[in-house]
Amino acid sequence: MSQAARLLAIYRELEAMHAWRGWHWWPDADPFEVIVGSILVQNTAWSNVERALDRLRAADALNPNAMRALDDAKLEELVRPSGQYRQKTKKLRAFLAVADAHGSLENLLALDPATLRRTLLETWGIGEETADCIVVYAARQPAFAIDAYTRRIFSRLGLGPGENASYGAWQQYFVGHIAEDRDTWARYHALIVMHAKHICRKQRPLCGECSLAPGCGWAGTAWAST
DNA sequence: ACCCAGGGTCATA
DNA sequence: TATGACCATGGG
Repeated sequence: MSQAARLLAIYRELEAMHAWRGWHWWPDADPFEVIVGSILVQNTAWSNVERALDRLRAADALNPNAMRALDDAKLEELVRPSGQYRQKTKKLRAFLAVADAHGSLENLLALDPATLRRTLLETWGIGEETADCIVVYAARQPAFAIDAYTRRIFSRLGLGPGENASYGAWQQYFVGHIAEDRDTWARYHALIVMHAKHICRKQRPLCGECSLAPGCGWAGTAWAST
């Protein structure tokens, strides 16, 4: 099977297995909430991010104007459960400043994807993964986000350019084998994360529930190494 | 009492 | 280019 066919088969399998598990992602979420979430989740468990988002929502601070109006101490307090709260407060401020510089969040997100990505990368606190997440989930433009789970899972399957290859190399691997389509790219990354959160954590060298390990109820041809 | 989480920045060589 | 320290809370 070609690389492209294999990647597509894995996608189909993930899609099937998570159809009944339920979709836990942001496809219809508010863009600003997606952006805040993608900054807060940096090297952090999503459960902690949810606490921070709940507190921001309760304080009516999940929109650019309200968040900008908060002083640092208040914003830090709301964001604290997500960890690294001083850093993340600074990152949120940096993002708000960029949105401001473009007139509004809507204007910023309306930039063409390449310009948006470049602009985001120039923003303090936003790196490649966060930028791609914002492009695909907030601006809803094509971008394939690569995260630690993607590297781990596909490396274990014997696919991809190697676990510690560069971000760009991993991104090229997927982009080169999967036709450009915003929804497909968006869903693929989301499915990888949803799958990995359940079964492919660092401390579990073998996946406990898929065909990488014995006794998997989710076995399918796409996961087989041959 | 560890280890880890849907990264990113900065200093150093 | 590539490694390492640092950020920091909450769950396993």
